[in-house]
Amino acid sequence: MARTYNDQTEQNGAKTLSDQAYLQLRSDIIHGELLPDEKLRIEHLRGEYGVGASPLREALSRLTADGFVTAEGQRGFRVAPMSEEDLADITRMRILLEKQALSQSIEHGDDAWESRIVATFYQLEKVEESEARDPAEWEIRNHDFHEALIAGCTSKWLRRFYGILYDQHKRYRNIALSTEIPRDLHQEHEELRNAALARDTKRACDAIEQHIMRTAEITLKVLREETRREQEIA
Amino acid sequence: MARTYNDQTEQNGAKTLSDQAYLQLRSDIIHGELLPDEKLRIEHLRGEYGVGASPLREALSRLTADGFVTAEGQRGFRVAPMSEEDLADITRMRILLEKQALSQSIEHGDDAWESRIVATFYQLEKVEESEARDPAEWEIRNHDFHEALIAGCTSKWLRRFYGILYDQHKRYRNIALSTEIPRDLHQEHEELRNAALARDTKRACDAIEQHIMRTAEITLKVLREETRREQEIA
DNA sequence: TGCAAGTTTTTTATCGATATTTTTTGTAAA
DNA sequence: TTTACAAAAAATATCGATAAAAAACTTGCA
Repeated sequence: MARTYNDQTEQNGAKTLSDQAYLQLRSDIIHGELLPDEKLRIEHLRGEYGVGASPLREALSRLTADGFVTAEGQRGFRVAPMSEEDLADITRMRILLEKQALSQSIEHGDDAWESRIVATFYQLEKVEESEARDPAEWEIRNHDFHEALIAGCTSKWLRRFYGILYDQHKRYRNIALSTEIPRDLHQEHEELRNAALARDTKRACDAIEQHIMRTAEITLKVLREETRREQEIA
Repeated sequence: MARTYNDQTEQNGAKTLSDQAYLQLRSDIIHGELLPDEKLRIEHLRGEYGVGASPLREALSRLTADGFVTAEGQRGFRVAPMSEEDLADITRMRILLEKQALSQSIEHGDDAWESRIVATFYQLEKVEESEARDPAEWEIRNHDFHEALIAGCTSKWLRRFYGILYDQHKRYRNIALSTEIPRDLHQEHEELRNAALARDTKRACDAIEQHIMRTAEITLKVLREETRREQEIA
């Protein structure tokens, strides 16, 4: 009986309360529910997330190692800050790692790898072309497509670091999501797909670099506007 | 009074018991005191490290995010396994990141950066030439030299990832430390120093790649021997 | 008013206790 | 013997309580 209750309440692959708290906090930070520099008071979070102090502290410890949260001595936890420099840093690193992952992927990818790229691209295409663009839907499809591209990469560490950077970047992208995406994303994705399927490493790397750079530029622009607006208020 | 006691017992910058446990566990894993795949029982560790369950669990959570510990759903923690594939993976990634960090460093490094390279190289040289090579001393000097080389790199994320990989690699290097280092490390380090000071990015990157590759090759050889020996026993 | 020392309140970090889950051990049937 | 099952033991994950630290708030004095 208790098992049934647990099965219903646990989300994703969260087997412990600590995992649940970790995933929820992570998601809330990425999606801007928890704002940069915001103080994360254990007592407050307890009520918010419905778990005790121990699992919360464990979750926050992990998020600290991931760079989503900062922890200072006896002064508790905060949501990690955001800055233009950090975005530039993440962008540069993401380009480096995603190019590497893509190269390895093109080298080792088999038929299943190709199929997955075709399939995820098609799904992404559908969302991009639809009138009512659901940002959440697009986010998932976009992630699936990028994952498919680097699925042939066998490096555990490259995947780990890339995953962290993707989500870090996603946090920046999310705060800039309000503005409509003006550029022709579809064309960029198509070029990426074709280059990968043609096993043209150089072309694919150039495409991914351009793609990440443009996304980052737009995000940076929105971030600057928001920063300016905040300063005007203060 | 209590403060004085704390000041004496706390090591490094560890402001909390959790930090202490984190640093000690990390060090013990890197230095092989805790063996790969070894079960980390909270109750046992409590006695060993003299802290309660909560700080230990927090420390283990962080180490999990760092990749030094694995955690499985209601089944506790283990020291992360070691394998030839993992070593190869770490090596490849380290080359990628250290080359990048070195490039940025050569580009942005100032006079202080140059001075630090010269100084740390000199200290490393001293240890390498001395008759009684203290591995612990060498380890520190080697780390200082490599840190100095990439000190000009401004990327927070690059430093973070590089730091993790350096320590992961160090774990592999430590288990292979018993064997005497036969190659001419000094020459490799000198080439590295000269190339960096000459601001020759290409040459420095080649040097660092060779350097890391050779270290990894020797480590791999010892790791293979140990694996074989273990299998013979079993 | 401005500042500084002392006091209260809040918050954090940690411990001990408990319920739940996993592993081990023991026992009987195939 | 081996296998299957049940009971016991061990270990984990979690909670509530407490001690220690930091922040906020007085209050006294120049």
